[in-house]
Amino acid sequence: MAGSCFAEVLSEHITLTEHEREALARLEERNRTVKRGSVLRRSHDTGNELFVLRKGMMMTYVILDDGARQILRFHFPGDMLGLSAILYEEAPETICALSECVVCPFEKSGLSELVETHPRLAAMILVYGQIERVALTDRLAALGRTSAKARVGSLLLELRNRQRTDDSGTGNGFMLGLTQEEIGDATGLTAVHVNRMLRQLEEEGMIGRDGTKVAIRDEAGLMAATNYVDRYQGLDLSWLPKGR
Amino acid sequence: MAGSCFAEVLSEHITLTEHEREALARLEERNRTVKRGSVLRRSHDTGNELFVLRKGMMMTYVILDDGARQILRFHFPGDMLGLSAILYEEAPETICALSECVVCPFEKSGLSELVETHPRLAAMILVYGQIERVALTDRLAALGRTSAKARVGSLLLELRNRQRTDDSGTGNGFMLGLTQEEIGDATGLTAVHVNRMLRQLEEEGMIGRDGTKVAIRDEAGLMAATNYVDRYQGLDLSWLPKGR
DNA sequence: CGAACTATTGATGCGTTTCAAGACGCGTGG
DNA sequence: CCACGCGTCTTGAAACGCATCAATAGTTCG
Repeated sequence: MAGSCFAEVLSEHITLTEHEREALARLEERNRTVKRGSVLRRSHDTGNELFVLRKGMMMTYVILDDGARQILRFHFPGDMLGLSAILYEEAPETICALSECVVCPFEKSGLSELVETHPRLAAMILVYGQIERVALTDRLAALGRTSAKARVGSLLLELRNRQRTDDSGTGNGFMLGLTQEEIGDATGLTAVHVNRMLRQLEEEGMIGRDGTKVAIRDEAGLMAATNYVDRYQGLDLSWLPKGR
Repeated sequence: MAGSCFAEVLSEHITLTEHEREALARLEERNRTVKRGSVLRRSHDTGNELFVLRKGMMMTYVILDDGARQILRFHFPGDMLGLSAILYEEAPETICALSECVVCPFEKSGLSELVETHPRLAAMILVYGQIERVALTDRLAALGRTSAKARVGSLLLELRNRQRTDDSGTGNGFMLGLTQEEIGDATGLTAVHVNRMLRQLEEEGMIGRDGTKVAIRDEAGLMAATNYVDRYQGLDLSWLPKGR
């Protein structure tokens, strides 16, 4: 319960100082549990809080005028949520829990203090913002220029990688925890067509399915067919300032 | 020639201190001119430099395996370019000039120093990254869930706003400086269909066209039809740390 | 055990792509 | 100065991918 989730994620890339660990732990002092389906922040709310996701899976989406939903991003433990909302008077996106989740809320002022006293942590938040930005451009390219099958396939790869469920080899698969409608709202398709694409991927031997579990059967083939790149890999952070 | 372009953009939101202005000016000491069509950084290059765009219009795009191009973002004077490339060993995107441009290249270490000595500027870079991120999610929602006509319309609104050409009232229009193929590669459409959508928008009285010039004739109507929001407006930056 | 959500499958329709051909503009070299 | 070539714009006809509509079966949860 003591350690910071965000710190754990950062530790995969840099060695944190004791001071930095303490500062991050302060952001996660408070805990809040949210149930599947409940909304952490609704679009057009005035969002004053930030969150670190400690446990579970969440998503952010927007609802357009005609009622259509576009899921923008999925979130996993260690992610910082709601950064975009503190820029604006009104939050641009809705944040919603896809499973039983635990989040740690903190104030805008907490971020401000962190930036002032720990430049390297400020740089790391900047870096994670850029990683998300690049991941978004990947999905933009997928929606703009790839087929329905490729979009569904790349989403499966992304979810598997971000969940850190190691199903390589054994092929026993992972729980994706999404309905086909949610996959559709993330990939710009209808639930019906998502269903057909999943069946096709299965018939081609790319994936296996068993109830709500999915297994990547031909990872190399799927990656080639979908242009998927794991943007959390291959980072070069040698230019960061020194830690305090 | 003295002032920093980036500083000018930031000044619209916060009052910079003398120290901050100097630090920003140092980033823009060197100038480089690039011709229309030439590439500033190619995807998979090792990108060590960052840039501030001083003059002209640029774009970033990716080319997929099948040769299709997706334009991710358009850039205007005062934008910081190439942030995403310094995270990775290989640049994820190609940056290319759409007109005669002037850019100011600087090293990764320059960013690092800036973050260390000027926390508020670090926060502002973070903020601008988030603005871009939100603008990308708007385009993601457009590609995933809106019609071809709406995508083209919202792109026209975005280009008009970011160019800061004030064609309101007079209706004499602005140069958009893009071919229909480029509009298509940004909106996930073919050049042929972009042409048809432009004609339809014209027939409906939403826009006017004269050669390569475009005028927004019914701004309210277009905005309603396209879900467009200017993400550079309505910022609340009261939580920022104090300047040094 | 029933209600509500989720998955599955088929038939039909629409929006966008693809293919094709011609017109217009623009810079270049003869 | 004109002729040529190339890129861009424009328009039509046909094909295709995905959406829509509809109906049934399966699953989850109170």
